[in-house]
Amino acid sequence: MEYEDEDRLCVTLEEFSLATENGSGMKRTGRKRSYDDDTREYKSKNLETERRRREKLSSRLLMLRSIVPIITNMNKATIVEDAITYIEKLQAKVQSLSHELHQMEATSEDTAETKTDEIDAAEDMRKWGIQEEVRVAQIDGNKLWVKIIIEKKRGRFSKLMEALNSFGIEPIDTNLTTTKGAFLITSCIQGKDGDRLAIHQTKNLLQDIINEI
Amino acid sequence: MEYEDEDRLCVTLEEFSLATENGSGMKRTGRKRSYDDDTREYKSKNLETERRRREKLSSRLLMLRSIVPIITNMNKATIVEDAITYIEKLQAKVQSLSHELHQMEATSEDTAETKTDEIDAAEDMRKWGIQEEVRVAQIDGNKLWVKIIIEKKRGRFSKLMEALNSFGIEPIDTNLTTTKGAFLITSCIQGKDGDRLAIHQTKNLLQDIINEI
DNA sequence: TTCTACACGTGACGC
DNA sequence: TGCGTCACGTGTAGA
Repeated sequence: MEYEDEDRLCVTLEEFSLATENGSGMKRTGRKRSYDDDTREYKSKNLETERRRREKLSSRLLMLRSIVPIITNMNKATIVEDAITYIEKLQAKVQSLSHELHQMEATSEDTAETKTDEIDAAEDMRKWGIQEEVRVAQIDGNKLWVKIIIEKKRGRFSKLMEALNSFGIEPIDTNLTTTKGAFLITSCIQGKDGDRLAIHQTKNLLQDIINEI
Repeated sequence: MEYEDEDRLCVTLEEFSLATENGSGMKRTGRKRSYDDDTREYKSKNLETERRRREKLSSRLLMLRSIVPIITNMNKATIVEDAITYIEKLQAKVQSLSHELHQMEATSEDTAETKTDEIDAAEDMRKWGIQEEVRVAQIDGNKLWVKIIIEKKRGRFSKLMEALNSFGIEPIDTNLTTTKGAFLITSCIQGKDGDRLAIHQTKNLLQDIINEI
């Protein structure tokens, strides 16, 4: 006789535990298949497959619930619902942040007009024979004098100041003059806490900054 | 193992139809079926409820799939899986953007030393009798002369320049002097494309900017 | 055919 | 008690 042990096993696993828990006794279905006699208990072939599928889905839902911070209910449907709202919130936040960041970066972006301005600026500089220039000299123990001549671009001065600040360089006295398609910037700078600034390193830093803005 | 074979747990579709057909499909119910005679066929009271529940879950899963951009498969499990990865991606992106933005804003952040510097600056200003001041005057048709005296804070000048640029105000000639805990800024400004700047509005704008930086 | 994914109706369990 | 949710095994449709 074929006692379907594996059949009983796979089916019973939870039922058995449940039965053992509540002591309600084993209850099992007789198979009512087209070929079915009273003693015959057989299962469909996809029983295990279906069980795996269910388990998989449940597991994924559990994972989903685990990464969604706000949970209103433990229901499967509500898990998905919360995930949906959370995704929407995340999307909105990403868009907002991205927009904000873009706005922040675009405070001195190049527009088409700016482009033409730049062309005009470069042309002006060439016409007037103005060369870009970065000079750094020592004033006293912890102050440097800086002279910068660069092509005029919109927002470039702002970016330069920002970069200086980010590198811990504090402008004490600064002068900007715009003329003939060029920025002439002279500044007296010092370190963040009065630290001494090395001349050559500062000059290189300035040139790096200028090349990037 | 004691399993009652006579107990019928699974009364499925075909049994149902069978029962409706001939009425003899039901064999007998030993224990679970409290109310079940041979001729009656309906039993599941929660049939419609369960159907709604399933429909709800399926619908939510469909919605979830609709808002997740990358879909590898149409399976329910894969839908949830893709949603999970998408959420993780979104979370990472939010964190990255937030960090980047914070970094960008923190280029001129207040540290403890800065705080004391600010205190010293305010104290200095009070000691020397320097008042904050914003003055705007007309130079010619499209240029304004601006004089600003504000408390010295790290990065404040940079922020001011940035704000001006973001509002389409172009500094032509600018002078910054740091003394006695204060920034003295004088600047000749004009509109982005040579547009005329209204005096009062510009002054209000400047004061708003200063209050925020 | 077999394989895969799904919807179905049902009993069990918790509140 | 009833209502809501779940896992179960099965039939079935598409590839």
